[in-house]
Amino acid sequence: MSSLQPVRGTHDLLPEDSRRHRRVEELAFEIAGRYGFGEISTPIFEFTEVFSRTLGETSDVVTKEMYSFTDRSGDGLTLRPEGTAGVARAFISGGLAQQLPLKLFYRGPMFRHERPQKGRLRQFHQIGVELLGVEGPQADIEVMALAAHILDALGLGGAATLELNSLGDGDSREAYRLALVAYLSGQRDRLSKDSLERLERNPLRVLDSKDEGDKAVVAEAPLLTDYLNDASRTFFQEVLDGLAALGVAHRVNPRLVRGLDYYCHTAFEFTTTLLGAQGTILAGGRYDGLIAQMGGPATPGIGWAAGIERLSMLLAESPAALRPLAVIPMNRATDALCLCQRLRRAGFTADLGYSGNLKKRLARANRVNARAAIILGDEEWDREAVAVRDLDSGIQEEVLLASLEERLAKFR
RNA sequence: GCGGGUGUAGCUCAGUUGGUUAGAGCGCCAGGUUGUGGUCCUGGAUGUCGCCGGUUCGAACCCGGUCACUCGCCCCA
Repeated sequence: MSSLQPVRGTHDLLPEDSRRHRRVEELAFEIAGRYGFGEISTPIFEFTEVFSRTLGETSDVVTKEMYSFTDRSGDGLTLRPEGTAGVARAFISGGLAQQLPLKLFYRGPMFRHERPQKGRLRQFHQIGVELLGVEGPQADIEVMALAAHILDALGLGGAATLELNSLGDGDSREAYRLALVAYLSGQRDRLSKDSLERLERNPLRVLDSKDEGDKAVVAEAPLLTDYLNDASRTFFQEVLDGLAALGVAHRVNPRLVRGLDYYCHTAFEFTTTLLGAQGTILAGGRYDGLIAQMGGPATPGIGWAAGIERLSMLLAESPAALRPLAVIPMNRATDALCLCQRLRRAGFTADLGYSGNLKKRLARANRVNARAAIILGDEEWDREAVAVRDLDSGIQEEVLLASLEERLAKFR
């Protein structure tokens, strides 16, 4: 084993892995396009404030998990840990408030300095969407329908469950927070050590605890749903009705929460039981307060993100590579090179082995799953022809160079 | 940051209570005559047994440390 290690939590994507990733990205992008989403690419690093300013109270915890550094100019920069903040920054700095509503799709690497786990790396990749400038529940419905559509198209519809909840508007949320803190404070002796800390720092997170004792406490806790005011309740009901009308399967989970202040109304996750503790494969929510909090014009927004690694682990099989035509010279190396290029320019996938006799080259053709072999034998060449061997059937025939592309069409 | 498990060939793994030359399957390479693959047969190469130190006459095996991977906790923007 070599001593040359990749950085902890980073992975190389070899061609087969890349095909899986691209399958996820491209399918998602294509379907998002049908919903009117256009692609945005923001830089993979930003000034650290772009991320830290959005994080509020929990920031010192989160800061420890960011890849932050000072560059040669002395600027504090951070590799993006997620996609929304960069999009929001682009929205503000690019003056995109003129173009609302905006529907944006993004994909690319994200970075978090965490302990790696299954489907959880330090450099990982996400796809995501943001829909900015729509206050009504239609946005929530559309964004979740899109997510369900993509998972379905990837063949993961059966493996994923949509759970959602409403955090309500600011008033509802605050009312609930007070009620929850009051309740939990009376249960201190039953809470785990972790949850006692959560109670101080981020009480809603107690609802997410995996501790059995905490779960028992949480089971009797007041429900967020009961603290929604009329406007929030109506909003949530419209979201649920819309999902039902579209036939998007879902389940209300009254304990599903988001930690940060700018979240409101809809919070949702698609989860699976197939990935151990890392069961969330796509998550999102409404963040009407975010852009204002970052210093932009108050703009409602909703979006989601999904980890490509987790999605691609769930794909039943990797997409196959293209099947090339294997061009095999007996002697005429230069002619083979030219012929290979001619085929590529004509739109074929063509592979030219680099060395070896006919036997070796055919073996290589097999290895790359070639559809057919084009063999340049001297005798055929003198007749301005080549031998074309169908590698699936084994049938071989002589084809005149003049009609080569036409005769190879069936192998395309 | 914390805890459990695991590091032996390119890959998946075996390796008896410590005992001398470290194994299998797959893959790879070569051959089974000249210009025909997948199947089959034969042969071959490959390891600092993760790394460092300790115990021992002797360590892949025991002990300590370290690094990495992995599963989980914390966190999940």
